[in-house]
Amino acid sequence: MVTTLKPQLGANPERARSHNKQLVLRAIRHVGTAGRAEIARASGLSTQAVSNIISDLLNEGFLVEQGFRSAGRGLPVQQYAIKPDGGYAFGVEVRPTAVFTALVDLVGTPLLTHRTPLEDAQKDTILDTVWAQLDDALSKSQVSKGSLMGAGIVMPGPFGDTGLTGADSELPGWSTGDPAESFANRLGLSVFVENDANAAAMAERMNGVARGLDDFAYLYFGQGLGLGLVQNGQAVQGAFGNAGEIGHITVIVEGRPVELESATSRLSVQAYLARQGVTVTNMDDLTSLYFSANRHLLAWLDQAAQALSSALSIIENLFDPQTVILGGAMPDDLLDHIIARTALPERSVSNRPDRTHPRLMRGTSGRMTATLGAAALVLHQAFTPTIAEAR
Amino acid sequence: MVTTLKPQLGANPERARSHNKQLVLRAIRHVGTAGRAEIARASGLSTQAVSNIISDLLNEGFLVEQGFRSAGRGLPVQQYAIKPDGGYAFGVEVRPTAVFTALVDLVGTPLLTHRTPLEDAQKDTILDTVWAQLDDALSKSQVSKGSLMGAGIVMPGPFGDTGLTGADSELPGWSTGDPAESFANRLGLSVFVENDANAAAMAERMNGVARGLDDFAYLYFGQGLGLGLVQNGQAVQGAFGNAGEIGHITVIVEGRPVELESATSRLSVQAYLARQGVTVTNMDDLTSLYFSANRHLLAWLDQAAQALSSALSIIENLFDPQTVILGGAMPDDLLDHIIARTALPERSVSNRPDRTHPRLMRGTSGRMTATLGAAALVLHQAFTPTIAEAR
DNA sequence: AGCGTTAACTCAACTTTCTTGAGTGTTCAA
DNA sequence: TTGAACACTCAAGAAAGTTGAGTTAACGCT
Repeated sequence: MVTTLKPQLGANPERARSHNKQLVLRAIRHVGTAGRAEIARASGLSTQAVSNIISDLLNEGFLVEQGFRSAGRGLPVQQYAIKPDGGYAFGVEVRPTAVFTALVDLVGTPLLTHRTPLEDAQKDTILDTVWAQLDDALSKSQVSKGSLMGAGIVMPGPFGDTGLTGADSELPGWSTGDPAESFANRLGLSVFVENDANAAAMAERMNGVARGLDDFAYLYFGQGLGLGLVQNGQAVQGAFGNAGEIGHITVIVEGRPVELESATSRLSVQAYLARQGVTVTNMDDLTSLYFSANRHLLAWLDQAAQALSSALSIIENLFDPQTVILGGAMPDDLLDHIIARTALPERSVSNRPDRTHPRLMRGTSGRMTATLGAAALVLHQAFTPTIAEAR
Repeated sequence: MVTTLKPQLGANPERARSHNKQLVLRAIRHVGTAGRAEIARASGLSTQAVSNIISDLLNEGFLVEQGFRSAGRGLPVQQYAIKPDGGYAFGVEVRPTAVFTALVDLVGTPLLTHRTPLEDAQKDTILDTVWAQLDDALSKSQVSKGSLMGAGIVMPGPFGDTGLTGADSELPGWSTGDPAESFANRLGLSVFVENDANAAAMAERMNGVARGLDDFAYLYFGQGLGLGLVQNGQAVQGAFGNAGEIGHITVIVEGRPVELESATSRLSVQAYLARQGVTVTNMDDLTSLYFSANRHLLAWLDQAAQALSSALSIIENLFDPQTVILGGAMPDDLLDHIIARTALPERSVSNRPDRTHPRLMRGTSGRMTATLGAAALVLHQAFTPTIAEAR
């Protein structure tokens, strides 16, 4: 049995500089705007080193000066902030019937988003579509390809041939070869591939309710139900990239064991309502039903909350997160309703009196959540020090 | 809401060297014995840099030369290996009724182990006992305190005031203040605190069946049942150090939901057998019962295997590990029996045809597993590069 | 209003560590 | 026998960080 040692970077001056640059960017990003001495204290570097690095970053266009701020005694502090147009990231979400794309700037603001229906879900069709959308987005937004820092791709898992293969969310033609490599070659960009839940989680950490959190979980309502896990600031991918397949575990609803995904997911609510003779085709339908207090929908929400309570117990006790976020392709109002109705398990390590965050909170919702999350993967990478990088 | 940025080290020449030293040690440890060019390739450093670092490490007594080996063309390669007496680690496991201690050398070989009964479980009693045992171990083994690299402490969780507080495994007096700090001050050593399952997992990774694995899970049979998670080579602790409390989740046994820990743990088997009028006080009793094919024990094993199958489904789907290891304070034969009887869930991301490791395997068992694991925490730290350290 | 204290920042010299390229010695294979 | 392959060392050079002295600006006490 051969195990290979994960290549880990030895430090040399050049890599140290790159590492420190990202450390500085990360420190500035965390507080929005900062002065040099402040950054030096946060990073354990000398002010001189930080000065040199900042001068580099200014030249490279990643930072802007934000004027002086006098805080107490001493010289007024020149403030620096991330320059929004210092770089861009392309986010892609691949679905069997459509491709969603988004172009976001360095601080995470989307410049444009797009949905492209797919004729078929063949690998080449998808690659061509994404390429065309990238081209289109760049020309429409007047962004040069050189300032694109990479592309994040969200694809339905699980990856490879597993016991869950055969699920309906699958795409043909991707089981062989590394999807990241295919996209990287086709697009000529660095590519990061993740599942929808992890991407949404990273987006939430970059710009949403999980800002500054290093350990949290994200329950993503997609076609099924996915779990995004952030441990120590990094998305947990598992050994083969399939971590977070929470939809297939068994939970107890009304005393009976059911598959979690069959109780809480977009397919689940559609199927449930269909059995009651109610047809919904999109999220707006759901919202209308909700505001008309449709009793079938309310019943579904109740059983979903029950299932979620079981899932919450498992997530909390296994990962001890700072919080669990609920989000994804489900209307805000429904998410809020579910959150209000979900019983917070008493027998949980998360049931502590000194909490600073709610145990369950709502994240970004809507159809583009995962797509913007895909772009966030690129930004996250740009702000993460590289020496001894986690992965 | 204030979130503090985790202090992360900026790279400077000194830290770079320390980082690279640990990288070199880690590379050598991984293959047992290695030459300089080989290490250079593995680390991305120049051979010159590796030469310099190795010369340092030789002087500091961490490495020994292992003679030349000619492998194909070129100069015969001077081989280097970790010097066992280059450093030592002290492992401590704290239980309400006893303290277990072990002194191990740099390659993980235990020099001596000891069990000290506790008069009471007061904090000071424990600190004094550990201190006395450390002193005793050092003098008996003729190891100088200077070559002690630190102490690993295993304590029963959960830490802090949580929804699981009130469980019987608890120690009084530790809820206030950082246990690691208390031990560090009392012992005058670097201290690493972990739960039993994570410690056992790290031991397995250093010297056991998980050698070279970076993503795996460890189910630890202790008083209760704990889950150790290794993600990307690091133990997952969760936001508040309480990750892995798997014992309190609900699983299905014979169609009925039960708390996992009540179906599989040392307390569980004792209670089960007691209900049948069979008394067991230690692991040898269990082994005898097993070899006399006691039908009550066999029945318990069967329901434990059922519970474990549910747990396995959850662990695999949430975490996608390379393997799941079963170990702890339970006899080998019983663990093997359980493993043989545990149904491997079909609907699992781990159910893949291209596996290199079994889905479920037995790890180190016995009463000292966690104690040696505690010592392994120190060794792990010594072989882990420090810049941008995960935690 | 004056002046010492505090703090941020720059400049220049110095230090550490890594890399590069030339050179040496050993082994294998044509 | 000779040349290619490989491991390693030596010496020079480059990159990046640190240190300490000096400058500037604001605060706050007298």
